[in-house]
Amino acid sequence: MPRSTRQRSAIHNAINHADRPVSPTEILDAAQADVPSLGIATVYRTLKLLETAGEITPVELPGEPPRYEPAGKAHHHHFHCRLCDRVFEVEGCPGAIKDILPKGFTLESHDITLYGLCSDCN
Amino acid sequence: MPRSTRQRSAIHNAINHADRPVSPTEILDAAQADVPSLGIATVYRTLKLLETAGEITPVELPGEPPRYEPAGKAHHHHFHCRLCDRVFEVEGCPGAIKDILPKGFTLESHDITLYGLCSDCN
DNA sequence: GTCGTTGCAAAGCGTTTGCAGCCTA
DNA sequence: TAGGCTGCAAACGCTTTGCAACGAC
Repeated sequence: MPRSTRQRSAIHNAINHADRPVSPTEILDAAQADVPSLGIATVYRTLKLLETAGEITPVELPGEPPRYEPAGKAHHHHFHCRLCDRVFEVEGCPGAIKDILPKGFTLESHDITLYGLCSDCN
Repeated sequence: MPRSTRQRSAIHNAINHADRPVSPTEILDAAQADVPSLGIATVYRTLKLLETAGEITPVELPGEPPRYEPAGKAHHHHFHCRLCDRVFEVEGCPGAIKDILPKGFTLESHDITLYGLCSDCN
């Protein structure tokens, strides 16, 4: 069973208090407000731990380094704003994904990324 | 104006003769059949050149290094096999993407990635 | 006191770049 | 012949790992 340390709660907090998926560097910056000596290696190790424990989910966007968000959200996708570069959650899903699946292939999951302008940038 | 060299045609061929998006390493392996002395640096330099010239398109999948395919194809998406790690083209598109767009947002494009088992691995 | 955890630095890994020699035009 | 092109090796940025000191329990 993992131990409770200042580093880990700081990292956990940084992810849960963000209103959008955050990168390891952003997590480091935010968590260093609580634990100034925190190193990036600890952030990566803790992220792997939290992911294995099912507490966070990696958000992988095409051509982007991974971001992280709290786990347990309903099925959703992401919108990447071309201007401000922020990533937003998008509820729902066009349910016709399997219609385009080639014959002989088995579909297990899917990712959809939307691109354009968010409401702020519009 | 770029010069015509054995290296460049070997790289160009490797991409055009593949029936799926290929990674820089796969391109290197294939092109070395024509030019054994070919180095990975030349592959990367040529890829950038071909992309700028509009002859190839990068295929960016979540959490994956970029792959490349010939440009000019019709709108399509990609299937990533969980076992063999290869990427396949998927024709068509579930046309209801904009139904899930949040209010105030403008949709410019989208990426869909399917995951599962390809016909070979199935 | 144990042993999991941390920070630092070094090592990986894929990609880029500097440089001297090569080759197309 | 000139200047773009290539291969090698070193440099890079991000992520992972080895190791000795630290600290939760």
